[in-house]
Amino acid sequence: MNEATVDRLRAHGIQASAQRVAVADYVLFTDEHPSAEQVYQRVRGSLPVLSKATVYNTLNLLVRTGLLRELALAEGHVVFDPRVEPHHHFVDDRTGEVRDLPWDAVDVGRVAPIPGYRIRELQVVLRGTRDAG
Amino acid sequence: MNEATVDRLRAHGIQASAQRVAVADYVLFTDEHPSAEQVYQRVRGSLPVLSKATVYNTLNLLVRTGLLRELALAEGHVVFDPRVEPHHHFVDDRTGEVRDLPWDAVDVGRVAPIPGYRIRELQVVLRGTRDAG
DNA sequence: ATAAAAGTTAGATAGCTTCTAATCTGTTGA
DNA sequence: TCAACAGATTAGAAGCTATCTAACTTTTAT
Repeated sequence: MNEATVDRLRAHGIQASAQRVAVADYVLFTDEHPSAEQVYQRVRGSLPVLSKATVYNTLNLLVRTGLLRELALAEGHVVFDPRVEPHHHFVDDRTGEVRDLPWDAVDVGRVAPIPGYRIRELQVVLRGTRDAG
Repeated sequence: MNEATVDRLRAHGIQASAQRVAVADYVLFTDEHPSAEQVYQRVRGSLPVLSKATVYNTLNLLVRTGLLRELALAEGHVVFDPRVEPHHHFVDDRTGEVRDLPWDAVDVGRVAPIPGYRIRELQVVLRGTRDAG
């Protein structure tokens, strides 16, 4: 039971149950971009008393409170990313694996305004494959 | 039965059955970014003899032959886009609605190479909401 | 015309996410 | 401390989306 995680949850008005702390301890510190299923498998290793419903509830709770981001980049499954500050993503065409790219990895210049809409965020999505070498 | 669509399918080695032409007539010309379910509902209006399996088969076939693109931008459902040339997308946070943005709507400058990976494509994803006005 | 290949169908199946109702846990105030 | 209430968790059911299957129909080629 990580005290820092407990404090962080409490600071966001989240009651720090054992299950929530276990989920948060993993998903807020990983760089694996896990799916809900992956979170369930991983966390169950350290806390066997855990249901899938709780995993989904907790993930959605963390997303609602802004501690976690939900990404729909690869077809077919949603993954989670604890880096909520602006950054870009690279998606492996073959494996679907997602990698974070720092904000300054891409120079984005002028963005044309879209009449009638307000832009909240921008990200660049790169797709490709692992090199031969 | 649109003759141009028939020719286009044949030119890509696709046998032009009534069902496939009906699906293609809609999905290759729409700017609605429909989901598979939406395609099914729409096309069934003009061709009632149509099963969902055929819709999925045909959509996947069109994607495989490069006539259509599959987009995973909003959580929860995949949509299709007949514009296969490079362009960007705007996603409405509230409705999930997707809009195409022309390639030159955003100036993308330098892109840092990713060691060990080859970049195949790049797109900018903008998110926001409809304006008050 | 006929046989082989390809396409379509309804229904079954599989995977992911949410919902439900019951149970359990934590918190609060006397 | 302890009762009572709110909140959290659970297993299983249910809802969706997408794919698979096996039978049937259509098309193509001979």
